[in-house]
Order: sequence, then structure tokens, then C-alpha cells
Amino acid sequence: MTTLSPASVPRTARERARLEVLAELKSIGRRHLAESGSGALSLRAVAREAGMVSSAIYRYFPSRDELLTALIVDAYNALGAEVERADAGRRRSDIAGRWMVLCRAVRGWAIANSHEYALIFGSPVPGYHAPQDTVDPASRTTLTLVSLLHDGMECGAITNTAIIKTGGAVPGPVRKDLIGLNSFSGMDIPAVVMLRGLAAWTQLFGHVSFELFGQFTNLIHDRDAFFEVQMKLLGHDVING
Amino acid sequence: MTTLSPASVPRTARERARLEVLAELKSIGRRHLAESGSGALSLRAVAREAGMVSSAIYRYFPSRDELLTALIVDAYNALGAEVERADAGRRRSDIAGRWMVLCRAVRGWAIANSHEYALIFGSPVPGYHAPQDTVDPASRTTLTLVSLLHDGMECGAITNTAIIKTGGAVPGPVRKDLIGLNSFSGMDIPAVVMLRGLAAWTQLFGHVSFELFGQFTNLIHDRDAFFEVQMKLLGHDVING
DNA sequence: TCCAAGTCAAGAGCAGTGCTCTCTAAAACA
DNA sequence: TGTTTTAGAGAGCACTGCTCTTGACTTGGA
Repeated sequence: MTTLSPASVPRTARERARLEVLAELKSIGRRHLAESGSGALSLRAVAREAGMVSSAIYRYFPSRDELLTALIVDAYNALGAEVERADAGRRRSDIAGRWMVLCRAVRGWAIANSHEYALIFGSPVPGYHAPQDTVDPASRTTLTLVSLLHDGMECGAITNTAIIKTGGAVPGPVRKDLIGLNSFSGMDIPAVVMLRGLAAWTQLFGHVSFELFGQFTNLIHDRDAFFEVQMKLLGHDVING
Repeated sequence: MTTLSPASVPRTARERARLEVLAELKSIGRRHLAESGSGALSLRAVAREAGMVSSAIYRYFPSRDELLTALIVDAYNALGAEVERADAGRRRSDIAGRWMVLCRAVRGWAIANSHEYALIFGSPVPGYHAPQDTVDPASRTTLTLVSLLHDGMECGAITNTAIIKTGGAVPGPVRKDLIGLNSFSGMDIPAVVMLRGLAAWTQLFGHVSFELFGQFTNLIHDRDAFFEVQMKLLGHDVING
């Protein structure tokens, strides 16, 4: 066992080399993924390009799924960083503006990295179950939305009238789930607002997925404008309940 | 060349046998798909189970993609039939009721046939491009929604106020796309209503995809109730603009 | 300084895949 | 009846994930 030094500061030359090789393999894998999709990602091909024999790569990734998981974590982090960066560039009280910027960040990243998007929001790869490692990176993007809801409540931009439209109170179990989401972020967002937030969430990603996965083919031609008007409308629904 | 008899009425014994084998292969393929997902669908395995040698199956499907396409067409038709059946069981003027029934039909079918759902609404399989054969079956479900919008307009259940909420008119190109959708169905639905309809469409499938693809893990526990309240709210938005 | 422990790459090999080719036997047609 | 068309069989190619063994190297401690 090594000492308890930070993992990012390798001590021995061997450790340093290992991290470097690991990074190179991931980088090659990410490129293969971007070029040919997750189905075509092959450990043998990655090893070949890295100049090592096929069996050697198993020193670094015990299986193909393990490499895939590493790339998934990277993808979640890349999307999360992109969304956070976009959100940070706006005045905190500009709720509507932040919403639009957030939507564009998600779609922009998805289009620019379509295979990675497919990897995390498409159908789960067969026989593959996301391990715990992916949970934290995955929640980065969600947290940005939740904080937007929070700020919207705080500065009074988001009003709270959805409860009327549903024709009654939100059922107990659902309310519990919705309130429970606050425990992740330490915020205090009412159930009906969270409900709207999640609806917007599913529609945003549903829209992007439809566009990327070909469901708009022959139907929608001006994708940019269509996205803008849909997200604007959606933002109005979130803000005005 | 054969004569111009209907394809569904085979003339010779050989033709009859061919159709039968074709159906059996598809059925085995569908079962493999349901059990193991699209990635694990193997022509060799299907052939083996059908009692033929691996090369023989290429007489029926020139490639693995071709078998996949056949299954995709079947899946679209199955979903379309399910949705049509559900919709037909309601009074035409009961717009809100039909909407809920339609949503439940989509989700119910998706849960019961998750791998087939993933095949048509998940990430497109690598290197695969949907041929024209899939377009018509795919539009069955969409047409049901469009006819719902049409009936809603006709009986006055759907009002038309969304244009105010978007903060201005729908941009020209988008309006053109939205109006253009009517040419598929021969109906005459205004752009703003179609806009809401498509939004509902993307959110419905976004919701189902999130649920099936694991994005609700650890977040939403009472999936049934959550779906109900979200779709109810969504239906309200579609109907009341 | 030297040695045991740990680490890594290589090679062979297994079982599986998609797909192509050639050949035989049977059915359909003339 | 003879000819053409067709379904299936078998061998084979290039690829995949993954395992096991072997030999070379690095590292830390005696």
C-alpha cells in the first residue's frame, strides 16, 4: 500500500508513468468514442493505438465497461462544467436569462459531443449498470438548475401557483420525493416549484435527445429557432408556475 | 419476377416457407432483444436457435442492421397500435381524458418493452441510419397526438393563448415548420397549438426516457404518481395554452 | 549492495462476433 | 424432362473481450 498522499501527487516514477498512460488511454478512448460511438469502442483498438499489445491494457482497465465508466464520469463533468460556466456569466437575479443560457449550454455541449451525450442520456449500454462513481458528477448539472430555482424563489421572480393548475394538492409520496430533493442541495424549494423544475428538466433533455437521436428528421428544419422558442415558453412556465 | 399478387398471399410453397422462417427469425430476434438488449442481438445466436447454420440466416437478413430495422419497424407499430387502441376507448371530446390515456399508453408500453423502447427512442445504434421503412410506422403515434389537438380545437376545449407567453410571435421559419406538420395529417392546427403539442410530446418522451434510462434513480421513488401529476400539469398547459 | 516483492508488457489461446465464399441438394419453372 | 432459382451447409477471414503464463523490469527494505 502507498502512503496517504494525495492521489494527484504521484510519488514514484512508476506511479507517474501509470497515471500518464491512464490519461493517454482515456484520451484515445474518448476520441474513438467521439468518432465512432460507444458500440465501436474497443479495448484492442485503443491499446493498438497506444502502442501496446491488447492484453496490456487490462492492467489499466479491468474491462471494457470500466473504460466506459471512466469516460462517462468525464462526460458528466464536462457537461456540468459547461453548464456551471454558462450560468456563472449571468447576474444571479436574472432568472429568465440564466434559464436560457443554461438550456443553450446543455444543447450546445450535446451537439458538440453527441456521442458522449448519447452515452450518458441515451439508452444505457447493454448489461451495464452505472456505478456510484457517476452519481456525483451527474448531479452537477442538476444542482445548477436547483440553485436557479432557489434564487428565483428568493428574489421573488418565481411565483408559486402551479398547485391550482394540477387541480389539487400534490400527492403525498410525490411531495415527499420533491421535498427530499432539497436535501442534496441544502435548499428549501416548495414541492410545486420543484415539480415545474423537473418538468422543465425532462423537457429540456427530451428536446435535445429528440433532436440528436433523429426524431425531428423531416419535421423540424430550423432547429436553433425551434429550440429557442420552446425553451422560452418553458422558462415562462417554470417562472410563472 | 413474380406476378403482381399481394405480397401477403404467397403463391408457392417455397414463398410460404420463406415468410414463415422470416417470421420465426424475427420472433427469436425480438425475444433476444427483450432479454438482452440490442447490443447483444447476434445473427449467429438467432440462427443457432432457429436450427440453421450461421451463414444461412444471411438469406433472410443481409446484415445485422437489417434485422434490427425489421424489429424497429415492429416496435413502432406495436407502440402505435397500443396508443391508438387506448385513444379509441375514450369519447372524442374528452380531450383531457384522452391525453392522460395516451400518456399512460406510451409509458406502459415502454416499461413493458423497455429494450424495444430503447431501440427506437434511445441513442441510435452506431453507424445505423433509419431507412425510409421506419418513417410511416413511426408517425402513427405522432398522428394520434395531432388528431387529439385537432379535436381539441374543433370542440373548443383547446384555447389558443400561448402566443402571449412567448413574448411575441413565433418566428417565421419555426411557424413554417409547425404549419407544415399539418400536411402529414391533412389537419389545420395553428402554430402556437402545435408548439404546445410538440412541447408536450418531447416532455412525455423525455420523462419516460429519464425513467427508463435511470435518471430518476435515487430521486423519484413513486414513479407512477409522479408521472400522473406531471402529465396532468402538462395536459393543462397544452389545453389552456 | 543485493534480493524478494511487486508491476508491467508480451504472447498464445479461447470463445464469440459479422460477413463472404463455394458447394450441394432441392424446389420451381419452362 | 431439363434448366434455372434458391435454401442451406461448411470453411474461412478478420475482428472482438478476456484469461493465463512467462519473462523483464522497478521498487523498497535488509
